[in-house]
Amino acid sequence: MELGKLTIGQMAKINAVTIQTLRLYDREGLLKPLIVDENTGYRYYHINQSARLDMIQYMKDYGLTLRKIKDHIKFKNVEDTVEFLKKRYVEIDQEIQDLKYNQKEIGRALENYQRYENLPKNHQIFIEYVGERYIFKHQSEKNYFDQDGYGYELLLHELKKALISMKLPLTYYRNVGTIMRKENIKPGNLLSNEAFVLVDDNFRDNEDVERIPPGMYISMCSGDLYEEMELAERLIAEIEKRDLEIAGDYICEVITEFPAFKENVRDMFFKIQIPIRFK
Amino acid sequence: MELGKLTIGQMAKINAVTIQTLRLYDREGLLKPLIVDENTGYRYYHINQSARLDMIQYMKDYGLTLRKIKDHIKFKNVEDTVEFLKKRYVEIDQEIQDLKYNQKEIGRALENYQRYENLPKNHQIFIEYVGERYIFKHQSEKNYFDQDGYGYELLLHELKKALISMKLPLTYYRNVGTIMRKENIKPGNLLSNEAFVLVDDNFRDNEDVERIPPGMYISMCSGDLYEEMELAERLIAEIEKRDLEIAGDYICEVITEFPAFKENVRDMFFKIQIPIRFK
DNA sequence: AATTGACTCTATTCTTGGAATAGGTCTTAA
DNA sequence: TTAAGACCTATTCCAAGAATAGAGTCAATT
Repeated sequence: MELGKLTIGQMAKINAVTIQTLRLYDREGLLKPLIVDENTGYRYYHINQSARLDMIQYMKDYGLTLRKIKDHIKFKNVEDTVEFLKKRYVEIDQEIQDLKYNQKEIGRALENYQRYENLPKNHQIFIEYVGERYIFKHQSEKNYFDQDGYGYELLLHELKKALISMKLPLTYYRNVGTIMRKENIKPGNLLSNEAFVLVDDNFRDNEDVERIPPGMYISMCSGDLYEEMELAERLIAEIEKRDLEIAGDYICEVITEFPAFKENVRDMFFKIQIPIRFK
Repeated sequence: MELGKLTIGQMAKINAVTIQTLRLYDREGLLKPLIVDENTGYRYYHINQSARLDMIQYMKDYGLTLRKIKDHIKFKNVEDTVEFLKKRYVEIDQEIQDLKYNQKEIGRALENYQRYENLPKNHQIFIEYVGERYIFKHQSEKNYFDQDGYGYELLLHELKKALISMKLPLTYYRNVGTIMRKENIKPGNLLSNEAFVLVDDNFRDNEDVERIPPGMYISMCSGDLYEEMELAERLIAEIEKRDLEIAGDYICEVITEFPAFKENVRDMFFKIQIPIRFK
């Protein structure tokens, strides 16, 4: 083995890369063989070219693209190199932040599934305490109970656009709901035209964010949005029956969506609730 | 706009995706339009299919591939979905670890450049204190001073293979060096056949790891490996001249490589040093 | 009814960093 | 001389679209 004139196979073996990789680097101008036989096209490398190969490996480990590595090669002084590496260091910081954010989103989804599993599924009415919540709300022009089945989708998309325009994270969209003001809770004539998302501490200052006070609620769950109105009526009737008083706005809150299970319809599990006061 | 029969353009606009994306999802079986006109091939979507699109967006945000999202769609129960998401959560943990490791490597490179900038460049001899170090060493059969210029490359590649076989991180390869035992420091007949990498705390238990005690060194830097032998002789002469005593093994340590600057040769800056005792 | 402009269709190419393949040429040892 | 093994170029594939070309379709206006 002549160290000053290695074939591509020898060079590849010594440096633990594949032959294809060396050919790629040649094509891309990252590492040209020292000699190319004009007649046969055979590539011959010098052992000292291993240094360049080492460098490419390092840079790849830093997560740089071949194109950027190629740019980097052109630098002829330490300052540029150092600046280049520092820039990449900061970029990685950002990538880590993004990943953590994604993790948080997954955590939120898992939490929702957990809540789903702990709630009664069969239209059972129950009373619960709910702590304070903050919602970012959006008001539509139409009563979504009135519309022929698309009302909910329309309201949701209006809300989504509002979310985007306010630069709120889209992940809030996972915990969406509608609200019916106390004065509109009239049996036989329900009216609701506001949708909301639950927000956490970071966004409480927004002018469209409203605080929902903590309190006791009478609640009920379902998986079929088309029966919401009927269930709401049933809940109101139950309040009368139990001799309770309505203490605030009606809320319909999506616990979780199962968009994976049904292809062409929004498959969700939601909870409706009305705050109550004991007479 | 008929919400039950949206054209691809309307559907795209409502959901803030591009038309190409919808066509792709159709081809890949992620979301088929509700109706396809047999004559014209026109796709028509139902507004309720937005839910599926939302789900795909979420999953993409989690860093999942379309293929995996498609697999996920097939799940028909919450348990599988939850398990799937948890798995991805753990994967992201790993990705974050990898990124942090890469950051650490960049930090190491930057540190090396910093050391480079603080060292005298013009063959100046200086005396310094160096703390304890740990090295993973590899012994070759040949004296690398003897060989016709390739000795260093060969030794390095043997070391690299040893590193890999011992499963040590390759990043150590950035801080490489050679060692000449005290008994072999004979002017006019230098002998060195050991290379090493500096290792940190994690790998001190290895049987090939040796401790280099702290102490005073007489040192000198250079950027041309071919003059190492000559510089070593000069350093030894200086010890005589200053009436000092050699207190241990000679070390040649690479401070940093500049593989980017020269294409076909290992361009590096190194420091040679001999531990000394004052008589 | 015809025109026009906007929309949609399929098909192809491009991006990254190689891996894999086919079909042909070269080198080297027996 | 022959055969194995190494090498060559060229092409295709992966993922998730973006961008393009060229052709067909829809809906509103004249």
